[in-house]
Order: sequence, then C-alpha cells, then structure tokens
Amino acid sequence: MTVSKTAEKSSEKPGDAAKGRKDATEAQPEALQLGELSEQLGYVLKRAQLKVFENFLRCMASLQLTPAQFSVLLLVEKNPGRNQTEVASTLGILRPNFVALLDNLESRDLCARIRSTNDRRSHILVLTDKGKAVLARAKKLVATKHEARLNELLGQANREALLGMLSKIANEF
Amino acid sequence: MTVSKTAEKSSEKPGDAAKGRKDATEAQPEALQLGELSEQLGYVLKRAQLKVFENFLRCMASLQLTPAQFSVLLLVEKNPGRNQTEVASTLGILRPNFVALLDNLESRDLCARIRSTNDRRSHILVLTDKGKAVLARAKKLVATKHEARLNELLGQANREALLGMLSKIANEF
DNA sequence: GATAATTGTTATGGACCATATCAAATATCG
DNA sequence: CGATATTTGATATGGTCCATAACAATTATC
Repeated sequence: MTVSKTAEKSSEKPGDAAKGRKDATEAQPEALQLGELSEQLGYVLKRAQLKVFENFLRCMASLQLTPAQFSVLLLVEKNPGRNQTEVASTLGILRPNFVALLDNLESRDLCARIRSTNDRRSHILVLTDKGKAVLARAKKLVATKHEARLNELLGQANREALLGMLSKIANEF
Repeated sequence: MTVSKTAEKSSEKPGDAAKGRKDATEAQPEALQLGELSEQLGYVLKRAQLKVFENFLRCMASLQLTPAQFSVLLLVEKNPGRNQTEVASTLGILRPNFVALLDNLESRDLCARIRSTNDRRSHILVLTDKGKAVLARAKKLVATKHEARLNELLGQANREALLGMLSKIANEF
C-alpha cells in the first residue's frame, strides 16, 4: 500500500507550455497500470484515509486541530471526568503517547487535568470553557466543510452505508 | 482519530476470576461513550484501515511481505521495465523513501534494478523469477485468507460497493 | 558547449507508535 | 496492620514512516 501524503507537486508552472505535454504525435510517458492494485481493499482504503485526513486538516486549519486532537476533545466532552488511561485506551492511544497530546491541549487551555480526589494517582479530564467553544466551532467546520463534501461526493445514503461497512470492519474483522 | 495498533493486551489471565469482572451488584467501570466519534468517517476509516493492514500482515507472515512491498511487487509485475521514479510516484512513495524499500526487495532477490541503456541515470525495475513465484503465492494468500474474510464479513456485493466508494474518495476527494 | 533538469542516493528531522521503566498512590493479602 | 503487587501518569528510548535538502552522475536544453 504505502501511500505518502505529499501533494503531487506538479512541476507544471503556468508559463511552460509543451514541456511535460506532448501532443498526440509524440510518445506519451504512459501512466503505469495499477492492475490488481486497484482491487486491493487495503491499498484503496489507505489512499482514501489519507485523502480524508488531508481534507480534515485543511478544514481545521483555522482551529489548528488534528484528527487526533479533535477525537480527544469529542470524547472528553462526551465523557467528562474520566482519567487519561480510560480516554487514551478508548481511542487506541498508548498511555505514554497520550501524555504529549494532552500537554498540547492543556497548554492551549482546551482541556484540563484535575487530580482525582478518589484516586490521587489519576488525572480527571475535562474540557475548559475555551475547549468547549473551540470544539463547537470545530464541529461546525467538520459538518459544513468536511462531511458536506463527502455527502456531495457520495450521496447521503452511500455515505451512511460506507460508514456502516467500515464500522463492521473496524469492530468485527 | 489516532488509533494505535496495539492489541488490547487483556490483563485477564485465565486463572483470575472476579478481578476485572464485577457481578451485577457491583459498579461497572463503564465503557466510554464514543458519541459523535462513531459517526466521524475519518475515525472509522482509520480504524478499519489499521484492522485491514493488521490482518494483511498476519496472512502474509509466511512470506514476510508488508502491504507496501506487496504493492511494489504487484506494480512492477504489471509494469516491468519502469524506473524507480515512475513506480514510486505511482504508489505515492517519495523517491528517497523508495530506495530502502527496494534495497530490501533486491536483497531478498525478489526484484532487480537494471541500468537502463537509454538513460543511464535510471534503474529499470523487474521481478526476478523468485519474485514472480513469491508474488504468485502472495496473491493466493491474499485471495484465500484476506479478501475471503472480507467477503465473508461484508458479502461480495457490499465489498465491491465499498471498494467503489473508497476509490471515489481516493481519486476525487 | 554552458546551463538546467532528472535520476538515484544519502543525510536528516519530524510525526507517530511501541516497550521498558519509574515514582507515587492504591489495592491486595497474609 | 504491614509487606507486596498493581495501577496511574510520566520519562526515556527505539522503530517506522514521511518529508525536505543536497549531491554526483547523467541527460536535456539552448
């Protein structure tokens, strides 16, 4: 699979005509045949995932939220008062790697760690007011720019079917 | 999104009853609510992709082929005589990162670099006999273990619909 | 024939993932 | 109770993958 994220930096600057372009009489560089690759679910899945993440980042540029950060905010909002281990493991993030992620969100005052009184080892996670506000704006951006674009491309019904199949794979495969 | 690959190392050893398990009278640790997260295409897409790759690796364990390596072999088989730049860019791999990948395949005698006579800068890529044989076995494993499992889970028609939608996202998003 | 562009390569840094380990706090059990 | 084990957040570290800059050899361009 192995699909990088780089944009196909087309070296085609507006001025240079007939450089990469050969007219019909000239031999084409011929694009490669994907062949069975285009039937490999893993390959297509990865390419689609990269595109979706890429678009997500563009939509969120004004808020500077990555998919990972967005998912943390969403989960903490829905489940306030849980500790780091619980939130991290739900997202499939290992506890050591969750620390820096949280450090970032906390330094931006989007989320706060609170020492639990029940268990003074654990840190309870809560969204700050700013965090709630940013998340609300993020949700709107996702809905109006990101998901809307997907609906436009696939249609509402197909989009839901896609989500269902992916969930099935994610949960039962 | 941020979904790690680690298996949920359940600390539930066969012997320890009633440790993590609370009976109905006892307060449950309560799984977190995913909430809107489960509707986020990016999140589900990433989780599904990780599962598929994970399964792919298991199926290919005997041949020691990663998804990336498999895709290179497939592409070179279908397009023999192309150079590194062409193959790499088709797969979305940057040229510098393609070098080590090829070094690996070549050291295992699955693929060969041949200096082009037309353009002595470029290396023409070809599968070795062993490479062809290994790829053939790989294809069989993928078909019988990997894709078969997906068909079983989704059904043939759904699997094709899924592939179509993902391709659309990958190409038109 | 001088200059620019291309190819494969190396070096390097960043992001993400995974494991081991630690101190503090808590749970468990003799 | 008190010794031992476990859990939590954290640090350190190594691996993999992705991205950019730069280089020598070769080729294209003018």
